[in-house]
Amino acid sequence: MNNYQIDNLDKSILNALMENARAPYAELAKRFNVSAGTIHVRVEKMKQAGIMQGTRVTIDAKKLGYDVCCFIGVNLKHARDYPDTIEQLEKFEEVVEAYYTTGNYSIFIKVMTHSIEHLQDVLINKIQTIEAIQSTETLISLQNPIAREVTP
Amino acid sequence: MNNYQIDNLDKSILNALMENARAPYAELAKRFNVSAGTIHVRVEKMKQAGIMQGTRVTIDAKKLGYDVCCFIGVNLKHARDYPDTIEQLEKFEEVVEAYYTTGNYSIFIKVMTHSIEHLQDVLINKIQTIEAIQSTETLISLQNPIAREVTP
DNA sequence: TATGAAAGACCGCTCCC
DNA sequence: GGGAGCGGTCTTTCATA
Repeated sequence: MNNYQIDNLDKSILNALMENARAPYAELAKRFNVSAGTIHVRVEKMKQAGIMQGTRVTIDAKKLGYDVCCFIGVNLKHARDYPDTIEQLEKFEEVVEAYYTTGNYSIFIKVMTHSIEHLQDVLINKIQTIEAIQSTETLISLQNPIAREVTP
Repeated sequence: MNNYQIDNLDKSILNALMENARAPYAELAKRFNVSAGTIHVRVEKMKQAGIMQGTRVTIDAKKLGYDVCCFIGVNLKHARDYPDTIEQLEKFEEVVEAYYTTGNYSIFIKVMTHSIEHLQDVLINKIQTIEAIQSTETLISLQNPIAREVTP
């Protein structure tokens, strides 16, 4: 289950499905010169191994009115408050990612909001109400020129 | 094409497909008490409007040997070097995301590597060889407790 | 053990109501 | 927006190397 060593065919399939999860197996089969059955077997194996976790549609956040993307570095009063703080942050739907980091900040989060006013609201009325947080530092993202995944 | 106002049904469909892009339309239809044809029409509309951009399989980077995730704040010597720098960063497959930001850093990137040694290699032999970069600051991510998308 | 070919079930797409 | 038929895709099974 855990350590399935993937070969070149698996990598090719992964790459293709990372671009389009609904690509027909028959098409991949033709492209990689194997049969559709083989594609199916490989996909199932990678699912079993946990390499492929699932399929998601990617949405354009801007089209849904989320115009502002920013990162916020969070400093905690005490490191032990970390689990509680994550639990609280998770309740705010604007917080889409959180990382526990070494370096300048204790927690590093990615926040999506509809506007700068909305961001202010989230900062003041949501994030900074969390007791354990000592200070925050905001980095507003103006552009996102690179957005991809790791290459298998 | 641009400003398609989504309703509650659209939101429900989006939410479902964000969790599983291969969910059968018939199943969604049953769940939301509409017909499969309606699901199809809505999905097509949202595709046309650019709200749904595509489908991706989500992969477990750790299972592919990418154990180290980190963020690197990059400072440029001159702001005008931004486009060139992005172009160069894009060539390094370890750089999976890049943001042009206001605040402490000019560019903020997310980097995935196989190990700390690999990260060092990327930093020294790839990123810091870019002329326009004045300094970098690394935040290593130890955990990623929140990872989701915006709620429609 | 892994692959290839074919049959069956399922799903998505389209037309008409 | 709902329902039915067609075409395509996925899945399974069996034979093979």
